[in-house]
Amino acid sequence: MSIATAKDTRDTERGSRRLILDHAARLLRNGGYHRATLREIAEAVGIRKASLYYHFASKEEIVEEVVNDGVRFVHEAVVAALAETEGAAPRERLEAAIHAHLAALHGHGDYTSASIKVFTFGAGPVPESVRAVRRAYEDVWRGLIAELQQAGALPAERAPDALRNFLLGALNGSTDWYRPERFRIDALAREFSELLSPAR
Amino acid sequence: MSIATAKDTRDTERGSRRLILDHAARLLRNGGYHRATLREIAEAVGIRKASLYYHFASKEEIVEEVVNDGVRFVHEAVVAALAETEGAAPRERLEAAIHAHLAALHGHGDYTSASIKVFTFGAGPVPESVRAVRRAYEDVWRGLIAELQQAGALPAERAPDALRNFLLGALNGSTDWYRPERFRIDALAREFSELLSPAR
DNA sequence: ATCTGACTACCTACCGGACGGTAGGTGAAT
DNA sequence: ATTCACCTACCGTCCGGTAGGTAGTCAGAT
Repeated sequence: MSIATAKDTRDTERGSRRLILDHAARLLRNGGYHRATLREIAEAVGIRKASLYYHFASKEEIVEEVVNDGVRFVHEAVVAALAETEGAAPRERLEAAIHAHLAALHGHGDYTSASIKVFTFGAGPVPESVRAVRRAYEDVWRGLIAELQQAGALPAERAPDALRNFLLGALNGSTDWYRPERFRIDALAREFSELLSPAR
Repeated sequence: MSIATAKDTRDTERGSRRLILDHAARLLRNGGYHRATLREIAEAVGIRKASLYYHFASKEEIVEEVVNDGVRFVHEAVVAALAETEGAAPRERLEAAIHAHLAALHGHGDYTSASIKVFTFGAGPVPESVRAVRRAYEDVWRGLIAELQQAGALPAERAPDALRNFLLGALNGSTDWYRPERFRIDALAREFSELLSPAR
């Protein structure tokens, strides 16, 4: 551990960054871009508002990082689920992907749900990085849907774009009604996947 | 013209209210509760901000009316579509209801899409009237889904609550991706209804 | 062993502007 | 004379962001 001291410094730095992002994610999830204020975030972290500017250049930079983190987390979870079920029955892969998406959405702090709530930024357009990260994740589903249609697990005569928008909209909409005490994620994943791709 | 003048006055009054609500709906749709400001609304209407308080008691009152109008409009559209297809094949009724929902969502000014965007109010809880209007509309779908499951047009083994949340989430999510030049509502309604209830 | 200077991770104090809302006035119509 | 449908002017509060200071850490020079 020769680099220990350097690492400690950077860990501390990252610790503060992470703490700020954690609270920002929670506030963004609960109120969206315009309701989440730097004052609230700073107060939750336990520092003064101006100190946020030591770690970030602007509010938008904080939001951007939260949103991208959230999407990337779901992305990686779904990719991992698909890798684990490689070669399995198509319906199983669909269920695994839906399960991974829902689990990431409702299990990863508030990042992922914040990233859904905050699809509109304050001033000007959505940053390019956010659009890119989103698109990359959508591509995973584009690929999966094509695969499932080819395998006959999803009806080939359905328009893939409509299918993807429909499914992702339904899954992301769960942030509005999902309550852990009322639903179980594995049960929901099974419900949804069998609805789209019934066992015959 | 004794009645006519009185009518004119009331028409004018309603005209102003309606104009305010129209612009409020547009701004709420585009930015949600916290981004839509009374100054912007007033400026769009062409009056001073303080004059809004002649017609409404508070910002929340304006938002409440927009949101309820929006939900009620979809509600009535779907109920009408179901009345028109009474006795028809279950799959046809499902498609008619989905079509009515989508058409109302993307065709009725900005009220309905605003009501989806604004599910969180500024301070305190969502007004009771809003919750009631929402619940009433959900009940329409509760009834339709029960009917379709009984008729075998939707799989009876799917949990009705999950089914309803899934479908309404998918339909409402269309506000994020629907563009009139890229999709046709009747095509989407057919896609979605056949996806859930395929012709065999 | 001690001083120095850079760097880190905050702080206090303040800025101009926008927010929702209020007070009180005004001209036209009834 | 009263009511309607607006107006101007203003309130206190909060917004994101900036300026500039400071205690603590630590490497390297003296």
